[in-house]
Amino acid sequence: MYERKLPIQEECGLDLIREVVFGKWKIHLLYYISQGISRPGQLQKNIPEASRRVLNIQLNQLEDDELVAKTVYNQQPPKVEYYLTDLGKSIMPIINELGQWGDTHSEHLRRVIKKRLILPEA
Amino acid sequence: MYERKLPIQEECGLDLIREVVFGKWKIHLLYYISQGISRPGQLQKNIPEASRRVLNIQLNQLEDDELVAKTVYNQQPPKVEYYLTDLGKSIMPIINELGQWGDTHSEHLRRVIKKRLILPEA
DNA sequence: GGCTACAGGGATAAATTTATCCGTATTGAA
DNA sequence: TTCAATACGGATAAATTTATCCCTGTAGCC
Repeated sequence: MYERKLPIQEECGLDLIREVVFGKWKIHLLYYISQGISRPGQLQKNIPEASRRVLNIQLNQLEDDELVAKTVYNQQPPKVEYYLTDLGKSIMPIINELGQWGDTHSEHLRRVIKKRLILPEA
Repeated sequence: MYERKLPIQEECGLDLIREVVFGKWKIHLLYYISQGISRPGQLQKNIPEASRRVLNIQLNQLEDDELVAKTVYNQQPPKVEYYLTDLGKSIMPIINELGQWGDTHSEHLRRVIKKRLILPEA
């Protein structure tokens, strides 16, 4: 994979959680899996902005970190189903709150995010 | 600053919140500010692993996104105090839960994180 | 003058994460 | 036989984020 050069911070709870859920699509993946969208293809359809490749990478990381696990059916064509581990389930209430907070404040958030795109006038 | 080339996702609440709090030190900054650690120098002492520069950058971003605001005292040597806006305050319960979740599962999390450092045996 | 405390930001390199492109494998259906 | 469906991962480029280094400015103290 990738050989780290900088130390990983793991002092406090905030460091630790950042390590496992701060990826571009990780909270989305956890959310959809918690909603019963379990197969890779379905997850991809639900997150069309993400490439197949990145989703696979982030699913693997979630699996390495034991937030999700999968069942690989031994058949052709392949069939795989992801599900949340107990640890993964335990974090869902918080991720749901994050999503709700974002929805609740979506107007404000879209406004401040748009400002980033405005180039300073010449 | 930096001129973006890729579009910013802002479909759902999870996209939006990611944009404003997924920085290496943002949740830490929000946490300490919520605890009354308001001056830049104090924040730096509380997050010694982070460089002065990055903290400034991330504080500016939090300010741009209106999660924090600051009072600049017109005096020498300079004095600045950050505080949470209403929007910033509204997110603290969730950030506190994230920290608690990380603390609660710290043993597990440290274990899985350490696995990342193990180089495959020759 | 030189040093400290305080806060801030430019410039650039390095690290890390994502994006893109392409190739593998198997079964069944057209 | 060629194509679709299903899932996986290598290799490399590009984008983005962080790390590093260094400089500015002021008031007071020695």
